[in-house]
Amino acid sequence: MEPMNTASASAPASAPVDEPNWLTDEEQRVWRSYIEAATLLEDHLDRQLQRDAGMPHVYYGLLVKLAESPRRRLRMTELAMHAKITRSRLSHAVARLEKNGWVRREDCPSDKRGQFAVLTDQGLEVLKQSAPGHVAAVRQAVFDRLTPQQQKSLGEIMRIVAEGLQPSEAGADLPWLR
Amino acid sequence: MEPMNTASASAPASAPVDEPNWLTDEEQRVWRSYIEAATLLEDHLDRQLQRDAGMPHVYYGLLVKLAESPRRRLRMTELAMHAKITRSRLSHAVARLEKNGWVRREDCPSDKRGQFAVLTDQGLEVLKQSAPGHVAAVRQAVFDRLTPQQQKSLGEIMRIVAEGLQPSEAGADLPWLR
DNA sequence: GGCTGTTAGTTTAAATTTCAAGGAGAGGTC
DNA sequence: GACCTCTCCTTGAAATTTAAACTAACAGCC
Repeated sequence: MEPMNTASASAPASAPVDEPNWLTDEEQRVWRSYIEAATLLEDHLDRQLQRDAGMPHVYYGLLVKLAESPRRRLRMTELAMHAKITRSRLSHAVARLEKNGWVRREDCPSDKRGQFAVLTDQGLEVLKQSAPGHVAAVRQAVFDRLTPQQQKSLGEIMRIVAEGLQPSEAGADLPWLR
Repeated sequence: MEPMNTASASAPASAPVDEPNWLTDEEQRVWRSYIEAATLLEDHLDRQLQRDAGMPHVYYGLLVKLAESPRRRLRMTELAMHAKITRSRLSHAVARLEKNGWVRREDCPSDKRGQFAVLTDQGLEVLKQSAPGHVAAVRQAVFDRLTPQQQKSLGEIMRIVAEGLQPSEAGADLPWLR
């Protein structure tokens, strides 16, 4: 979100010393569209998955990451990095998934501090059953509405934004190291 | 997120009757970029605003909406619709903002069930002070990294997605009516 | 007026996320 | 070994969000 539209200082070249770089009207429209779409989309997917799979979107994403990994397992920190969430959040999430029987924890032999999160057979089963519905929801909400060119653009744009926010970036914060 | 990449059925024309329409590899890449960027971005902005303004991004957005409205006020339901959140969530949020003194509630004269959320002078002040920093964060994370053409594309794409998820859509759910 | 169904908004409890702190092992250095 | 620092992960409490009642008021109808 941006500041209110009032007192919109537009010409960047004429701005005094410390006048903030307000978004232009067009930039504001873009930004608001983004916020609205992102909010509605996350809400939509959360609800779809909560209904059909009994878990929020983020948790589903964790199961997917595990399913794709070598022995259906990943170190906690790795999983957190892949999913772009803090380790604290992951700890809680895995605790819940463990209680559901979708995930199991295993000690790391080489590093006694380490823990593996392992996708159980039951977890894989839940994933198999809920995946088609989820994919359909994503298609219906996003891909079905965009031209191939727009899909490509979206990919490029979001890749750029994501890269800019990676913890490796200078000055960026490191969510999973806190 | 999508299902695991294994057993990727690609050709849509050759699929049997009920084979789910899995995302292609390219679609998956696009989708994952989107999820990563959206996650990192929301996290980044939340943290920035929590630090500099003492509230999460959504709450900041509420203040902005109010500041732009005629008498710095909006009916609860209207505000919820603008912000794309449920009325329940808004109730909680306004309660907190009220406790901070940023927002005040007022009865609606014409409808005794109704409530206005009103931005206080103090709330406006907080907004003024935190807006420049927030805009800078948005610029640095998004606009500074995209070409004008990409910015335009992003706007179009997100507008389409948002429209598809509006409650007016057939079959869409109506968050603020629950 | 009384009845019925809907709307506006709140409230409670449960689930999830954040925040700050802490425990324990790893990896040095001396 | 003692010590220091960093890493891995967890924990508990506070904040926020969700889900499901719930109250009060409107609105139409008889």
